[in-house]
Amino acid sequence: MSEYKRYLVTSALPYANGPVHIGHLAGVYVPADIYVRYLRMCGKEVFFVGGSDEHGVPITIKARKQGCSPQDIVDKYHKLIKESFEELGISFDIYSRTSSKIHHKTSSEFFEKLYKEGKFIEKESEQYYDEQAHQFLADRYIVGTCPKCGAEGAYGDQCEKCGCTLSPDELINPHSALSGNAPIKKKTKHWYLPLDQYEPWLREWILEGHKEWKTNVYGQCKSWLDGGLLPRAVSRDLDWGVPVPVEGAEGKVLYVWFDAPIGYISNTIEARPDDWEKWWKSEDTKMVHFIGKDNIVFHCIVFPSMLKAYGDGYILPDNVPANEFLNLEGDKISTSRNWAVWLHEYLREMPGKQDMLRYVLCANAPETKDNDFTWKDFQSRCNSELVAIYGNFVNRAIVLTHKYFDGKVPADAAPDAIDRQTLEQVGVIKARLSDALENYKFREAVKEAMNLARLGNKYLTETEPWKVAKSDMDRCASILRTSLKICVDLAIAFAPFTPFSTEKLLGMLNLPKDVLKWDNLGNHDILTEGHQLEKAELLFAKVEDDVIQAQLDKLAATKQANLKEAAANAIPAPVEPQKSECTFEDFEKMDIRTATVLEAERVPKTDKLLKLTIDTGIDKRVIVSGIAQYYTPEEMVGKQISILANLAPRKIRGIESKGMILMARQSDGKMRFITPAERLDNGATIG
RNA sequence: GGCGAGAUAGCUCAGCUGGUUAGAGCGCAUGAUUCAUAAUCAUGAGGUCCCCAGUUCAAUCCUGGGUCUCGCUACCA
Repeated sequence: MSEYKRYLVTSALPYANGPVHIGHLAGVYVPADIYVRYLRMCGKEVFFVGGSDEHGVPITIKARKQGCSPQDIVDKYHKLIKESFEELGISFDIYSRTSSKIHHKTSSEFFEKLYKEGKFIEKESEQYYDEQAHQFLADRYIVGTCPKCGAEGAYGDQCEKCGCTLSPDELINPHSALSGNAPIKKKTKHWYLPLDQYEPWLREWILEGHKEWKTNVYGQCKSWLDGGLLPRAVSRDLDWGVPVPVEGAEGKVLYVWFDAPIGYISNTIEARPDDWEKWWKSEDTKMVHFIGKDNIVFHCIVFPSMLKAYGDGYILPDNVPANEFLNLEGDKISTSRNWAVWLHEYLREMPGKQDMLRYVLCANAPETKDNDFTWKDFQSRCNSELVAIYGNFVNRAIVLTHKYFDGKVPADAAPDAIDRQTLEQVGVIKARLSDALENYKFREAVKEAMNLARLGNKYLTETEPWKVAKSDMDRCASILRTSLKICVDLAIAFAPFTPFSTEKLLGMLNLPKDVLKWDNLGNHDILTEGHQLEKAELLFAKVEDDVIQAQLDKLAATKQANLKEAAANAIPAPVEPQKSECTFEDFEKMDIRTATVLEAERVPKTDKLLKLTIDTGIDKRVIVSGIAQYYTPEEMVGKQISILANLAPRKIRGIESKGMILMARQSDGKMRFITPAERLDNGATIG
């Protein structure tokens, strides 16, 4: 790590439409903070960037729902997030926001330079448009009934009730979230970053140059690159965000995934207006992105391509140690289901326990696979590790020193081999600890720190100073001196993980903060003879059962509430409202007939499509239908069904589909085809 | 459907470029100890390394197939 002069560490910008929860912390902020605290203790020049991501469609929707402006929403959550990070001791050098003036200027200029240099391609496409609101509609702005679970208010990209991904065309009764009208399709122009042009370079840079990246990160990148990259839109039709700085682009803003990573740059500029460039444009700066696994493609493919396109000396990340996800009590953490431990609530309900959360989230961080957070495990780790091993050892050493030496650091009056051997172990642990931290193995690192406390407990048990004190005060002095040395080591070793406790411990040891240098870990000359210790107090308070029970009850209540809500939504089984009137002529246009399925097969590489060969009475033809989730090919063969015969043909997945199978769809998503009550000739007209 | 990651002790997780007895912490059992927040220390019990087939002298690890979980992504007139 010596080749780099300074470290630029970024942590994913939390989205300012809600508070931060333990999943965010375990995946991103706790590891990032441990890393930077360690680097700073090593005397490295470090800049740790954070900030809120405040643009994008979901924020505008939330604002609309609550009847306030998007700015109100982001102001609220930015403040909440920023303050709770601070209280947890996440030591950002800056925590700013993408609605800042500086960010608008920076990202706008970034876009403009790429635009002027012809790095984008312009494309027209058809998007949904609300004629009344005079606005294009993002997928999120199209609302309807989920075809799968029947929930009202599903978005055009996703149903939040059942979590399935959707497209606007799938929604039952789609309507604009703005006016409530059915949207129409309209042409619009957007700018695309041609990622395909960067593919060979990305391939070389990641697949050849960064084989050391975590397997999940490397694998995900390889998957994208092997699949072939496509140009990616970097603008959107929206009125909230950074306006596209191009003439004729009124009503268009930068796509949130284009502007958010530039936020790392903007925030650096905000904090270091004079020397920000040395952080972003020097080869001797090491940049590390801490993110969750859902962000890999943006930080490994898109953002590097943007920086590469911009040129001008911008450096690329040296590593992107993305974590997997944290579950809560066996279930996926979910904002919409309120299934989470929210940081601001934790801080309020468990005051003074910041380090416990930091410790547990680090010790059980989802570094290689999704992990589970349970309150019982939280309690167990706090009580049997932090309290019983670390806290207890410190307490033993300091209490004994007060008891036998009035709290003054005794002389090393009668040293023994075991003292030396024990202290030598500190060096071994330190080496392993440093190595783990430098390789982003924080879970292993915190375990090594705890081993230091185990070492201390074992030493005390073996040397038994409380017995020795009865016969040999000199020897007792040496034992306690050695124990106190280990206490100093513990304060240093745990500083990146549990900074609040380290501060408390330093207070007990009556030492200034500047001993917190990594070099001092294993430097056993810090405590001098006669140095007066402060009174011992408990480093960690035990986590009692009732506190844990309260949290479990809270989650149980959430689960109950969710069930109730689901039941409430399910019972009314809303029926589609009647469509607007149509004329007999309209109806006459439709050629609806009976037909029989001759052959049926799955369309390869799709989930929902069946390719059906049918006998319409008129001819034999192929219809592709999205019913594979409701019928198997075997079930379809031989069945008589109803079809719309004169629907304009359309190619689906390369197969020409001539007509449509008529399906009855219930509001809970259940679908069945329509069969005449008794078998008729094929081609019988329906009407 | 495609791709990526994962499945190892009662629980939470490490590990293995293939090589006698597969690891840690917690929990459990037994013993020691009483300076300490009933904390600590020692010892021990606990495993079909998801399933099936193959390669190999040898497979938890490699190959193929399957099951389950998570993520990315496609399609669905």
